[in-house]
Amino acid sequence: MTKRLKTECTTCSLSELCLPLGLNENELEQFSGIIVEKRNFHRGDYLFREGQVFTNIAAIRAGSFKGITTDIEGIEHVRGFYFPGELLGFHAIHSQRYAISLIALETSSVCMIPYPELFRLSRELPKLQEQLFSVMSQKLLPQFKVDPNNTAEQRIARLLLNISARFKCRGYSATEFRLSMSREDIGHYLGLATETISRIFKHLADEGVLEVNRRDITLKDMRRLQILACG
Amino acid sequence: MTKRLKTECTTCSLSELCLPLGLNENELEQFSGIIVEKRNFHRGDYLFREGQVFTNIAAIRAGSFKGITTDIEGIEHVRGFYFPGELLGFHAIHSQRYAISLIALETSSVCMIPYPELFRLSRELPKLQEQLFSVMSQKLLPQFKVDPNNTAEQRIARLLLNISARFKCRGYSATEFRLSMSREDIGHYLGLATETISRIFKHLADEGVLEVNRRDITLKDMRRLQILACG
DNA sequence: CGGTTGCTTGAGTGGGCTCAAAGACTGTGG
DNA sequence: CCACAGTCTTTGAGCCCACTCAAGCAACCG
Repeated sequence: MTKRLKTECTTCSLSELCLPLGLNENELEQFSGIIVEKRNFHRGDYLFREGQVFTNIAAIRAGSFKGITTDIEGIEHVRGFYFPGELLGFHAIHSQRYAISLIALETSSVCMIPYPELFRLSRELPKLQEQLFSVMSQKLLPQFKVDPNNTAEQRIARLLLNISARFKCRGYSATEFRLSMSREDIGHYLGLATETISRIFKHLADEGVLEVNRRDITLKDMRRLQILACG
Repeated sequence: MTKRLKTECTTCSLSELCLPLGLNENELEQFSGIIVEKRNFHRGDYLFREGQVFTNIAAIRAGSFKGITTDIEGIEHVRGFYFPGELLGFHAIHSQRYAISLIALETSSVCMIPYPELFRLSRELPKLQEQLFSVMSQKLLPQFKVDPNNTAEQRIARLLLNISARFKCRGYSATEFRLSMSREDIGHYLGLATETISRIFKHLADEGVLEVNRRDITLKDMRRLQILACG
């Protein structure tokens, strides 16, 4: 499933979204030295599992993942969707175990950063320590919050805008994209039935706000979508 | 509103829940040296405001706070309730501005820890750096998540159990406590109408799960409450 | 092809909301 | 000590959004 390669942060188009932000050339090389690239995650593969011992911070290079937890009754809860440039695993530093499982939604690749070495290096490179605090701090304000007061339409509009914005800042189209997750995943994430997702997509398409063909989405009227998102 | 005092972490009963965890006597003294105690927050006083420039991490010594954000339409959203021993403000390291407002729910006191000095000291004391990473990491798994799939009763049962557990680990009673927040705050937090909170409390009291007299709660049957929380 | 999985559509139900009003507690000033 | 206003909480009636259950449809794949 995995292949180890020398990773070159210097040539990575995502380095500005990632931990190397702010490091000079020499520091970047030291940082590059500790990371390992793993390739070839396919749909359904686990990046790590809930309960597994914490070893690495993971940085998504390509593809996408969903984060899930499984409750006492064995019901799967979708906690989030993750895209290139996003860092995963910081939540496990305290308990030394991952609290969520991460599952590839499509063919994906990831940089694995061994935490002990990251921690050691952060003591040597003040810039890296600063960036670590900054990145963790950023993660404390959830970029997307499912608000139970919002209607189904508002939740879906907000999710689409959120995903659109995240694609945009990675250099992809903000208006045309393929959703790598199923209607069921979206439903579990937003706290809605899959039927409701379908109905709202159809309704938004009827209103001319977007076009939808199974997982392919084209946003036609961002303005309206933003208005719908607010309510 | 505030009074500055020399603070003594060595004699603080909450130091095991707080940043000094793991520091030796000498390190603890250095840490104590950078913090400032502010007193006399009264109900409705702001600890800090959304948008305000980030200066301090705050540690609650006594009392309680609610965290709120205000959306574009001026509607207040309750983001959480905070109790003694809890650390607030880490989310602002990245943006250098607080993203939530914190409002005292009752007479409260707080230790203010200037971030620049905390950051500097963490470079000198590896144990402190480790504890900072650990504390921030811990905050990344929300201790309480409002799940829109849960019914009103489940949400309320879960909140009561969460508050009970937090009181317990601070040495207070797990079964008898006063809720410092209003029904409206609870409603906003859980995504329920205040009327629903009232009705569910009454229902739980009728069933013998708890006793409720306005803000005073006595949990009579924790087992049942746990069952109700799961559904 | 048939089997499997994921998506869409329809009909009926119910939990929690809204609207409305009454009741309980708190603080203030006479 | 009481009267009064203001705030918070409780209770009731009716309604609507999203759920559940059920079935049909579309895509994918051996």
